[in-house]
Amino acid sequence: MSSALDGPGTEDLATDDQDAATTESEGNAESGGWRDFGAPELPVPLAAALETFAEHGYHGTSVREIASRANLSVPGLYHHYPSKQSLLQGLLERTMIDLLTRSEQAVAEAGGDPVARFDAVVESLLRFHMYRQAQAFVGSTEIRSLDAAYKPTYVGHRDRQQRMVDDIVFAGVESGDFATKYPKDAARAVSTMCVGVSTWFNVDGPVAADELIRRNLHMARCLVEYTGE
Amino acid sequence: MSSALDGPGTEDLATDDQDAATTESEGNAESGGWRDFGAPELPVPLAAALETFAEHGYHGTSVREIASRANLSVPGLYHHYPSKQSLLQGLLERTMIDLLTRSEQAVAEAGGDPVARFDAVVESLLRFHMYRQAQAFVGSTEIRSLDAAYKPTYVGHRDRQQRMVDDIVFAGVESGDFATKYPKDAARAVSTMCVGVSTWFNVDGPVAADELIRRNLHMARCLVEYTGE
DNA sequence: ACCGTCGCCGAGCGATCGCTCGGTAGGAGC
DNA sequence: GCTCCTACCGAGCGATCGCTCGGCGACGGT
Repeated sequence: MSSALDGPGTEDLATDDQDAATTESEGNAESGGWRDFGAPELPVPLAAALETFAEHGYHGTSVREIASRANLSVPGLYHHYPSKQSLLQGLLERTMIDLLTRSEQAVAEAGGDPVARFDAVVESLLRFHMYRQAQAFVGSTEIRSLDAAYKPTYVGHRDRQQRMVDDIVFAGVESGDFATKYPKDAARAVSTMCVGVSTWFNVDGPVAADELIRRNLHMARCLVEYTGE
Repeated sequence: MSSALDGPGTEDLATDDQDAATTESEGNAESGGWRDFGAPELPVPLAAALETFAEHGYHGTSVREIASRANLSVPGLYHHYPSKQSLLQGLLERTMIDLLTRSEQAVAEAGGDPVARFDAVVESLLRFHMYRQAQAFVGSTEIRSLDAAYKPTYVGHRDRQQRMVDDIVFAGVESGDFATKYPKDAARAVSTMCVGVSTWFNVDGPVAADELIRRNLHMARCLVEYTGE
């Protein structure tokens, strides 16, 4: 069960890295850029892997299917990525970096007010799980398919994200803005709610994205028992 | 990709059904029984399937591994269940029936008061996702691995469960006990929070199960903006 | 004594899996 | 003109997949 996945090239994620996006930069470094979501612009093989992983899961997907969706032969696919596992890792690493960058930028922009900082993380989490729905979904469901060697790194990223929320909620309690008696549990509930968005959100649904963000932001404030408004 | 799973025997879940539990009855029909969780007492093959599905996912699990964990040969396993898919369906069907039975019982016992009914569903959901953690986890993560023929049935069960929560939240808003302006979204958030418990709960964790139930129940009330207390 | 059913298994079938070998076409460098 | 490198592919390797065939011993009925 373990020897099948850890072939050669478990450490280097991809053979190429230079031809990532075509039109838009992935990193979105400008101020306020954490709200901007264009087309994902992943390298074609990763986009193909994302589609099938989201549909059938990692183990339910064959490299032949990924190759086919990427308009590539199987050896053609292996020319760019050394293994199926590396596709998953490349995908999740990009996802996590993007999420962390955006939410850290959002919080940094928010300044020092605990409530503003809280609103910022929550909004960034919500937006990400709506506009990068598939990535976020795979990122939260395929952790167990990760190679044992990489999993700790990825879980570390997730923990860092969660700690951001924890710290902000704690700060809000300290400042008296939040009245919850269980900051840690509330922070986890907020994260769970935001992550959950990726499982049910529908872009073509009856409620607009911005409206859903408003509502869920309000509910997040309820969870930490915001004392204002 | 589709022809691999739909072999013979996709409709009948199991060859045997009579030797389910050894000591305890699964259904727990007595009054207040919805709070009682003994050992799961699944038939050995289903228990084996549950373990491996929870660990590696449906497609990441081989029938050989299930058979081995059930102390059975592969043909021995197939004597009881006609296919790997039938193991998943048997597992999820039992899980869903158990969950629905318990939560309906909880609500029925709660009487007519919307708040009492709300507390009842939420507590039953929380307990189930803590004490039947693995079942609940597989039940929420392996829907996509379900045969297309059975999936609608299962999704129907899930919808019925969700509608229970929806209706109760609506009733609470109607009666003035809950102040939320978005009952549907709040109900979904409550469900998401409860289901999420199965992904992080640890029986041996620092906080006791009953205490976690108390806290999450409180947070659920916050989500619907309970006007009392 | 004989038969049938039940619970089970060793061996192995065809299909599919992740991955690789040995190429080829085309362009850049000199 | 020759060499190298990049970007690919047809064919196929060994392993593993879900599943089945044919058979075995124990036991209950008659």
